[in-house]
Amino acid sequence: MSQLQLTAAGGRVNPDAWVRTVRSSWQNAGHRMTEPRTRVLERIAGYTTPFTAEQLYADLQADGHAPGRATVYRTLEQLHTEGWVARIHSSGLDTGYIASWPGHMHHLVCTNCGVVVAFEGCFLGDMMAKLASETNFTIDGHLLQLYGRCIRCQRV
Amino acid sequence: MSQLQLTAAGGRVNPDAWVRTVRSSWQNAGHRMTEPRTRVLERIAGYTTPFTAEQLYADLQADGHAPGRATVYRTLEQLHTEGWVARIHSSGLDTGYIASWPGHMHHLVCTNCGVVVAFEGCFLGDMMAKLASETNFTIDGHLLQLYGRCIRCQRV
DNA sequence: GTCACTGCAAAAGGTTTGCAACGGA
DNA sequence: TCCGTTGCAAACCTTTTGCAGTGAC
Repeated sequence: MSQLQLTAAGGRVNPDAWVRTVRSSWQNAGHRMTEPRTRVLERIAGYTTPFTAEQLYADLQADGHAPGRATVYRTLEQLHTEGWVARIHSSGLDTGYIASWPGHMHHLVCTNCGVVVAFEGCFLGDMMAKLASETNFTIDGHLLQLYGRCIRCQRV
Repeated sequence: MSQLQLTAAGGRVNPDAWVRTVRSSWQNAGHRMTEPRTRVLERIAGYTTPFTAEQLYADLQADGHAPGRATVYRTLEQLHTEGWVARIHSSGLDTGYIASWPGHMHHLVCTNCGVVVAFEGCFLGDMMAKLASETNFTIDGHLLQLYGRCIRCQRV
């Protein structure tokens, strides 16, 4: 059974650390770190709740000097592919994105205010073994997202 | 810890039973059972792998006498709202729908051929309790989907 | 200097909506 | 008969694409 572990800062990505890490990771991967991409990164790091591509573009426009729509979409897709943003399939909210870390990551979403807590590790090992033997599948990935209410929204 | 349990027929929905159950459920709910809806239901019951709304519409057209696009979308949405079809967020495949049963249901998807096995029950109880106490969230729902290869696709 | 990246504008999809006609219960 | 449902076509919204120009390394 693996450990359950919140990421630093109570499950929220640290904006500066995230931007810094993505930048260096991209440069190591041979991608170019351009102005428009930097603006997209910094905007994404600022969200505490899931955002859509269109909302990201609109917010960048509001900031002034927005990258083109295509750049926003292309950057977002690349970030998602490499695991730097996770897709959130919330029942109530529109499905959106949130800054994250690559690897085995899950999310707990407040269905009232949208706040997201990321955590690593889950207790699915036993279940997957049992399922695999009953279905004759080999299991090699999973999507797990939890929904509830954060402490602030429980009062409402 | 709850039981892990495949639904009847190895996790696959029985087409006839599913259509029959949806029909009566809808009529009990005061909805009208029309010809176009029947065609949509029967087509959905025939899929063994996830389908998109547009694909469903195209297949109905190929069958001849297709309901209008709007009817297909509206029916599909209603089925999803009431839990009769589940959304599948597969990593490789396009996200799609699959016939299901309302309630607490999870899906195991073959990432090669798309075959879906549904199962009830999961081992998330402990984890949710721990997470809830660490984050001060109340947790009241979750999305769990597993990905792997069915026995047939393991050989490929 | 190269070639990845950008931005525009157009195209492509997918989904929703308004509204008059239709048809289950 | 009544009112939920349908179908069409247009509107809408999001995402993708082509391509000439730009700028990071």
